Amino acid sequence: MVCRFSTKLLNICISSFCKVRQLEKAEAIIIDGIRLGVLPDVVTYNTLVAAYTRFVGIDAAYSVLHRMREAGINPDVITYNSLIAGATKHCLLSRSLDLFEEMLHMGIPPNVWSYNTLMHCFFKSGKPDEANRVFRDIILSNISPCPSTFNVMINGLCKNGYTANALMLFRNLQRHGFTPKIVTYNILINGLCKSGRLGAARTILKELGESGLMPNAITYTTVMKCCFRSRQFEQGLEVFLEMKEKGYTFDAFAYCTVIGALVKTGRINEANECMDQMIRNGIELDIVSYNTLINLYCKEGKLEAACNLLDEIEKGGMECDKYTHTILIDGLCKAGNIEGAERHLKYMNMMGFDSNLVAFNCFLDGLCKAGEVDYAMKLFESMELTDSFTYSSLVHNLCRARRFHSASKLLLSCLRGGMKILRSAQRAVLDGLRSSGFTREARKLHSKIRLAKIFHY
DNA sequence: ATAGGGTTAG
Repeated sequence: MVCRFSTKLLNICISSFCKVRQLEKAEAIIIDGIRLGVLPDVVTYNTLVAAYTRFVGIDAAYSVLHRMREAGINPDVITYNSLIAGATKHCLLSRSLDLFEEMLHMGIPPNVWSYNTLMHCFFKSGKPDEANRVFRDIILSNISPCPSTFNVMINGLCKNGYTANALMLFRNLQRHGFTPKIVTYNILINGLCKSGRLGAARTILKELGESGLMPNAITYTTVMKCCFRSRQFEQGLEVFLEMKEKGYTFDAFAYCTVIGALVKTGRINEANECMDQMIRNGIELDIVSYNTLINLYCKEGKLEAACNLLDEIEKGGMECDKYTHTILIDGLCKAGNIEGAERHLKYMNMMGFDSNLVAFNCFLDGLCKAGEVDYAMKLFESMELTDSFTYSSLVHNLCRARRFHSASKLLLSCLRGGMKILRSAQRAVLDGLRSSGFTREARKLHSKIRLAKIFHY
């Protein structure tokens, strides 16, 4: 009895240390406990697995699982759900599936949480059909769905382009005996907004107002972002003011949204003021905040400050992400430092950020602008992944170099790949061909573009 | 133990 109570205390201690990322201290307490005869139990290890998953990585968490087994404690459904969640967070679908399989193999029956997480993983990996199958299994089997099941589903449908289905499911929630929560509204408003259905987003926002639920900081940030997306800047800034009054600017999310919008519209001074405000208010800067700051430096032409900040971040032990590198590569290109951009592109690849399409697109455009169109075309041919940005940029730049036939060929291969291309890029090719006397080619190209449109839209 | 908001290019 005494021992059980002690283990409970031990677990409370460990949970507290894990919450503030002090994993070494948590481990030390376990050792102290064992010395005093207080043995860790399944809860102890589950707490550790969750913490390692969140702060270190899935492999570190998996090694806790081994230690757990060695200590003679059997993992349970919570252990596996944590691990599956960790794999999902890093978009490791096959890892999630393996863990699910392993759980079944161990004779541990999965619960709704396991299925919710698996569904989320399928959605995140761009496999909505598989996610739908899991959802159908939940509904048709004897596992009862929980409110999160519907939230995961509505979110996944939105993110995979099925906003109409998401809206339908939302409308049917009551029939399943569930009332939407603030999370549900946030998911839906965000999804509708990102897919350009602003009218529908506004309707849901109005319904949220009538529901009696309190909008939270996430709701506000979402709505603010919607304003910026639809170019209603002043309205967006008003939302930001309201957030500050309500005390909803306690983290970096709202600040980064506003600074990003200000930078994009060239309001650099205001962006700087906002950044200062965030720092003055003692908000802890995470990697996204640093990315926003590096972007601000780049747009101001302070490339040296941007590079130095990146070094500092890495020295400080925080991990830069693909955004950090891409922002800097674009900044270097725009400042005319192609060599520097290429060096950083190589560095980025060395750091394991390969196939970063946006970074390559920035570099391609930079090369062209620096007059290295041939080098850009060579690089383009070696790229395994391209998108409408790649083609629009190259076509534009080929036209600038008055290489209209190459531009025309590239434009057609883009359309053949079923990709969209900027209308202005199409115009540039057609106008270029006409003005240099190739009226027949221009007419032929025009009719091909029209046909492609009929089949793709 | 799972789900919702922020940063990049033409």
